[in-house]
Amino acid sequence: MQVLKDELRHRILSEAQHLFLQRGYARTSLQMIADKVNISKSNLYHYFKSKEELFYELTDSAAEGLRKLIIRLRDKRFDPATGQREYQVLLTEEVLSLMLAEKYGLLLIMEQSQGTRYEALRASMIDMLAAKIAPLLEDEDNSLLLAQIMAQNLLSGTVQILKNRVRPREVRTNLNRLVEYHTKGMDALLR
Amino acid sequence: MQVLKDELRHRILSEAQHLFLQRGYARTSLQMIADKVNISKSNLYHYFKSKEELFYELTDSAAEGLRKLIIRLRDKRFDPATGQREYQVLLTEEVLSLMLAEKYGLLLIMEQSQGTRYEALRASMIDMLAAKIAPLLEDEDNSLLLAQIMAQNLLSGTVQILKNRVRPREVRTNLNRLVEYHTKGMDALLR
Amino acid sequence: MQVLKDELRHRILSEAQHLFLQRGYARTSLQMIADKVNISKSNLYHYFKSKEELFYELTDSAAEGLRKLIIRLRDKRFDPATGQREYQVLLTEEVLSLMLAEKYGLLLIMEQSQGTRYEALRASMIDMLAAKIAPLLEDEDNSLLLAQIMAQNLLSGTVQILKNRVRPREVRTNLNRLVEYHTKGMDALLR
Amino acid sequence: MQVLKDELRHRILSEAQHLFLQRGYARTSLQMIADKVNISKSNLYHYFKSKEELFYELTDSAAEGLRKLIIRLRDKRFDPATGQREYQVLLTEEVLSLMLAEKYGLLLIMEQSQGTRYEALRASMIDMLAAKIAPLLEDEDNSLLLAQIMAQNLLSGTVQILKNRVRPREVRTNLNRLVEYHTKGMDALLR
DNA sequence: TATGAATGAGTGTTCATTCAT
DNA sequence: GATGAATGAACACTCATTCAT
Repeated sequence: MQVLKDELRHRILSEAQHLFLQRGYARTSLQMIADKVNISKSNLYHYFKSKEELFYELTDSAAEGLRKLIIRLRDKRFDPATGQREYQVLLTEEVLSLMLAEKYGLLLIMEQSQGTRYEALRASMIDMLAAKIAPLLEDEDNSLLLAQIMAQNLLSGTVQILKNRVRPREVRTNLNRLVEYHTKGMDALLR
Repeated sequence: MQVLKDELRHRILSEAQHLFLQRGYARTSLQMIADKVNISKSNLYHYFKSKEELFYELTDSAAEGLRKLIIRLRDKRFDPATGQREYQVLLTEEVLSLMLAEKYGLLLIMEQSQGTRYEALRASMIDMLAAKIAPLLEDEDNSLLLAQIMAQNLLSGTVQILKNRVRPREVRTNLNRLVEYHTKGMDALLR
Repeated sequence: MQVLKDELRHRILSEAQHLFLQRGYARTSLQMIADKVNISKSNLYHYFKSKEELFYELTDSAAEGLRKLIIRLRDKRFDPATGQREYQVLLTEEVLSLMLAEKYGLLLIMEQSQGTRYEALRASMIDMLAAKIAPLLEDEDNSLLLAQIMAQNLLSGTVQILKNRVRPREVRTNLNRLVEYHTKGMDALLR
Repeated sequence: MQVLKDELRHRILSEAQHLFLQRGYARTSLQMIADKVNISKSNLYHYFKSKEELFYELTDSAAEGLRKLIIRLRDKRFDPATGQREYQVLLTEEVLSLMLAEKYGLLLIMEQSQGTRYEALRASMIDMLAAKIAPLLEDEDNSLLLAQIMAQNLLSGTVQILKNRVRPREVRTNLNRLVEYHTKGMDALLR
């Protein structure tokens, strides 16, 4: 029974994931999920205590990984000029492993979490990254803005790569190229 | 009386704009707008014939400008190596004037138009840009993906600059730096 | 001013009449009427204290005429066999003059009064007529039903003629034929 | 449970039928129906997916029967002088069985379907009948009008009989008498 | 475990009516 | 006399959630 229950639980999670990814949290109704799984709407409540909980089940561990990554990133020096190698390893390897492990959770958080507790996470991720990048730019009024843009670009580029269904090898390659792209771009703005 | 009506009309537009920008079209209810303006929900219908019309009032002219810009961009050559100057002028000057004139309309279209007739406009803008960029990259499997990422970055960077309230001068400077950033980044990926 | 006021009043009545005739009472909104007359919706309330009053203004005198006719009909003997001549004169001449005088009022009452105090008038007219006709039929269970049908047919035939825009002469002719039709039909059911 | 659901479903249909018959489709609200059945308005949507669907559940099969009857009537000759026997059988027997099977559905379609897809069915039924009758009348200006009246009378007489709760035997008798009434009446107008 | 039944709060929208000027 | 502004009640419909079995 436990097996059956678990299996159904996973099917619910799986179908919910698809729908949330396609339509977003708010525009996906429990009825749609129930229909996909071919169970009754009310039965969903035996597995998840609310629509939000169901969403968090799909995203909590990714969110946790994200928070840890954020903390690690905060502590590391981040200097594309001197520590570029380390930075690149950090960004490719650490991010890569999170991405591979939490692909869909990350996508949900980053793109489809409007209406949930994670809707601000993307923004705060960007803010953190921007805070890292800003000091590297010339100290002027708009360095924060440009840092913000770079952070966002980095993030949304990563998400874009994530969306593209490819083998880990290719993900790594693309991620490397993305980082290269951005570091070179950044270099152009730095004297 | 006309003055009063106009003033209220503007207040409605203004509050609706805020809410749409914060929460998106779908998740903003007429009740919320009415409450902010402190009028009855039904009174909104004296000023706008539907929720959609209210949104379009805030976005139509920006959408029109966007469409014209897309057409002009399609016709121009886009080669960062040789025609970089022309491209940069086009991207900074033309985009700039649209951005300055239609700031919030563009933001709404680009970020909060889900559920309206403009919800696909951002994606088609990105596709068009990507189609311009892709041929410049080496012909390999992932060039389309990378082009897509660059296009998106370019666009969201622009939007980001837009969000930042600054004087036209600074917008121009930032836009230029953004373009420089991306062209240099792109160069790094090209042999 | 009084003249102007009267003229506008008549224009309102006229446009309301058209709309009520076309669409019925319930499906005609005050906005539609105001638009046709080219005045504001609220101005209607200076001429008529409610939508219902406006309708009654268009129908009261027809309703009054109808009531009087009903009373006169009640008192007259109604025997197609012997008093056919008298009956026919009554039905053609009296009904005719009411019809000619109150054409649109009668049409409104008979066909478009749902939602007003006259919505039952058509039914009670039919009942009265049926009460006249029933005794002439054989005394059996269904004579009331047949009388009801005849009454209704007589009435709706009359309304149909009324709808047809023709000169009084033709109305009289058609009315006569209708009566002939029904008396002959009735004869067939009587010994 | 299924029993309960079915029972409630029937109660909803029954109360809706009563209200639709009394007030018509447009003037009957879901709230009225819910109140009569003593359930919440939203619960109605567990049984019928819209107000229209609820109405069609009460009328679809009658409408289907009506359409088939119309087709059969179109093909038959309709000549009261010579083919009266056949015509009478058709009108009494075929109409009779439809009437007995679809009493309330027919009433709804014929009298209370404004605002639904069946609102034109009565008029087209009358037109069809009138087109049958008109050629039999003398060729003059008003023959179409008279034919229209006869068709309408025939139809509303039938509906009237339908409204009267009686045994099939009596319905047949009444229908026969109605037909006799109209054919004799018509004869009087034909030279 | 599973479900059908049920609901309350909320959605955008319409409309007759009232009010202030 | 005329109008624009405003509103409350009602409309059909949706949805997350609860309850009884």
